[in-house]
Amino acid sequence: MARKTGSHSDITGPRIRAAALRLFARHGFAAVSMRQIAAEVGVQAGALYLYTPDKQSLLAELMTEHLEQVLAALAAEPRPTDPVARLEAFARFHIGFHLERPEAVFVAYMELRNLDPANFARIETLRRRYEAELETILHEGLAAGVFHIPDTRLATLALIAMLTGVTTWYRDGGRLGRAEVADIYAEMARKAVGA
Amino acid sequence: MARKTGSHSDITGPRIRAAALRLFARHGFAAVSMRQIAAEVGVQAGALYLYTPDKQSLLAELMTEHLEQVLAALAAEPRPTDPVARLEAFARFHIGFHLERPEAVFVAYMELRNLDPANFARIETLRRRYEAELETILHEGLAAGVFHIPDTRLATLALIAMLTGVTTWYRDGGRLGRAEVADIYAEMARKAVGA
DNA sequence: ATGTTATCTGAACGCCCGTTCATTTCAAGC
DNA sequence: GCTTGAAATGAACGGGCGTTCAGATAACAT
Repeated sequence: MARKTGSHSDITGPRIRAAALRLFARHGFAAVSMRQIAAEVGVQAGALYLYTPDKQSLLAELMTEHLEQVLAALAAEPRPTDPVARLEAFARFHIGFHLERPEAVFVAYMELRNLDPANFARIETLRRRYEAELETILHEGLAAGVFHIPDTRLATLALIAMLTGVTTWYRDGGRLGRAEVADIYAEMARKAVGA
Repeated sequence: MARKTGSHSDITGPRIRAAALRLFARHGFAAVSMRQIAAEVGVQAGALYLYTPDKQSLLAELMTEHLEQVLAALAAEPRPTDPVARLEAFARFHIGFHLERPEAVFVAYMELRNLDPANFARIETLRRRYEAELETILHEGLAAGVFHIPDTRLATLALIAMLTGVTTWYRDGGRLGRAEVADIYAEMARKAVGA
């Protein structure tokens, strides 16, 4: 059978991406087969190729989608003028956004090695653009004399690693809620750069 | 042919582990086949099973070996009594040790999901033991009134994530040497906890 | 020189892989 | 009611997978 009821392409496409994201996050890209993804969607493996040219493009698309969403969401955030407030806002935003999408974060950070050079370069560009947002904040705070760090690039990478780390252990219903965790991390981030 | 010259089991075993570690780090556990590992060592796939009961045990052994080495190396480090000095020493040790073994770090942090529950629990215990070393330092610094953090557990996880992040970008021959990087990170770690 | 044993080969096992494609099904447009 | 074309099937392709094991080989003990 095919085409049971209604137009399916609008529905099946997102369902495939959702299933792939979940499975890639849980088992890793290489460990997940196209047949498993198809089964999760309730479709045969061949049907996936109506929505993606191949398995690796599916991964690249998930990563691109995630990073573009991060960038768009960050751009939509209010931008305090004070560097200290900006840094704290960034920390809160980063944690909040990443805790909403732990699977996408996991995949985007762990499966880079499964991308071919062209896709890798595209993804890496997006990631650098995001990092640049934080680095700009650090630069401005340094110029304003409120931050005290010997190297903005290093501080950028250190802070992002610290903030992203939350996704590896945070579980809803745990000892601390999201807001509390974000508060604590924002404070540590601020102190780490000497403000 | 078999047994070309000398006793080989002392040599082949380590060579298998080394090849497996390199390949797992580069391509991921699931993406590497036993035949690829064997080819790297210059042996047929069947020969691997003289040294490991199966593929997953090989992974578990690599992880266990790494974590036990970290713990042993940390235990052999001098232990300043001042909490601030202890924290800085820990940060320097962590970065120094991890930069020496980027492949093992990568595998130990990324391939946890490929372990069966029993192996996962063993590895997790070792990791917790390492984290506890840092948490103890934070606790003592808090008791001594030199650190100012609302939650030692969170600070532990935040600091370890920050410090471990170095392995994802550091390259020898780059703008900064290992010692300089370790210095900067140690300072950020110290400031992050308010000392 | 012979026997023993650790070490490794090479073939085989059943199974799953990513991908392609002719064919079938069915909602929608006329 | 008929045609059209999007959507999905299901079988097939060549190939690689983890693992097993009988047999071959070479270093060592006697």
